[in-house]
Amino acid sequence: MTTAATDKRRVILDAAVRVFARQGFHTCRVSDIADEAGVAYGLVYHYFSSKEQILDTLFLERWDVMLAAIAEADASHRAPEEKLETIAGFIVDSYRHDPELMKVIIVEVTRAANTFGLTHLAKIREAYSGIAAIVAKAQSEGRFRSEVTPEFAAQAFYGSIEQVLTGWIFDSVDVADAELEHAKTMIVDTICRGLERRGLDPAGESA
Amino acid sequence: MTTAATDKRRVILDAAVRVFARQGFHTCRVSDIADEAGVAYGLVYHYFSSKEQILDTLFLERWDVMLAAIAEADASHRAPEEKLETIAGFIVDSYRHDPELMKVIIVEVTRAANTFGLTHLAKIREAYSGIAAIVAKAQSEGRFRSEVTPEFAAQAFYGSIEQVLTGWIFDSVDVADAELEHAKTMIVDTICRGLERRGLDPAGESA
DNA sequence: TCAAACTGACTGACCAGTCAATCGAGGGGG
DNA sequence: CCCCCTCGATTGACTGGTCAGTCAGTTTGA
Repeated sequence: MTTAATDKRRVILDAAVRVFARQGFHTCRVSDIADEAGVAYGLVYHYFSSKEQILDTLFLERWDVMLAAIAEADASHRAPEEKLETIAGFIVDSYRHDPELMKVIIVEVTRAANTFGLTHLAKIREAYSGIAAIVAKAQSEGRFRSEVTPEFAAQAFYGSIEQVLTGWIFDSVDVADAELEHAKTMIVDTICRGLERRGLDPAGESA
Repeated sequence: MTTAATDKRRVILDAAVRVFARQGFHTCRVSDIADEAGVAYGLVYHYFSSKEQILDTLFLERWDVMLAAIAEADASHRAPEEKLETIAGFIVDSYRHDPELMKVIIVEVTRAANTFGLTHLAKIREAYSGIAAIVAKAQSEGRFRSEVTPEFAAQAFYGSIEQVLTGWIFDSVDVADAELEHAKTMIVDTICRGLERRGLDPAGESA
């Protein structure tokens, strides 16, 4: 039956997340993944053509969901601050839901300028452009000031979030839910204030 | 003479920067470094005890300079915005001066949450704390608002810069000097606006 | 003459990916 | 109802290649 087969594939992927998170992509052995999955070494190669393709799959699975979230936020007819809040929320919630997967994506793909990152450069940039598009629209509507280029704003926004996540990743302790929520607010608050035109105080929400 | 010896050590370190930047730490061979330096394989082990120790040395050399720059900025009696501008300037200038070294430090150390990054976690955090201290002082003086924790502010600030650098690192093209300067201004401008209390417009400098 | 700088062939360990063999579920024929 | 066949799922020993680090020697310069 296809279900059982699909399950094993999934089991391997989930095991890979744990192993990559724990030991790092370059440092771990394929046999570690097989052991973690409780599966024979060879089976890994039945479902994936290489160690790299496993990381590939994990990254694309998640990143495509994020691109969809960004596109959806952009398409909505809400204030730019709210759009950015949705995106920040999505990323923070991704961390809450599966911190190990986020660790792998950030450490092994997003930030790996050599080897692996290059393969997915286009995908990663798609996310920046999506965010930049939201900023550009806000600028043309006069809500955000124009001294800052949308591309830069997108990088500052995404970079802040990724850095905060990285901080959590480095800490070995779990992060409390309240802290996750607070971080989300602080990120959006700080960056939006930095981007907004002065004399414009849209909602007056101060946490 | 010690000079010649020191020179070869330096030659190896400089070659390592180029090789790590081009191929990545995990992917390159020690023989690549020796070849790039125009030196016999064994000589690398005459000066360094392992491949890792080379990366180690490169990171610490540069990071200690940065920590000094942060401490100096903090100690100066200038406005917090100017302190942060000094730091952002230092980092951007580090990139201008040696993009390959910055690539190596960012990609292989700062962002490598596993293996290597852990070794230097304390050093890396020292930088965040230094920045956080500047923010905390600005808050207690009433210049920055207190809703944002200094630790978060430091991460947002540093994360924005690192992300912009990463963008340059990924682009293969050289970045124009004007763009470097503009980026510096945008980073400091955006983040400081995000952190300042409203109704306070210290210098009115808009680029 | 001595020590430090320097050389590069060699070794031992490691590991990604292969492959021949086994298992087991479904189905068709007797 | 049972047996056997087929084919995908599964197994894990094995191979071929790679490379970090060693070491016994050679050169250099004071």
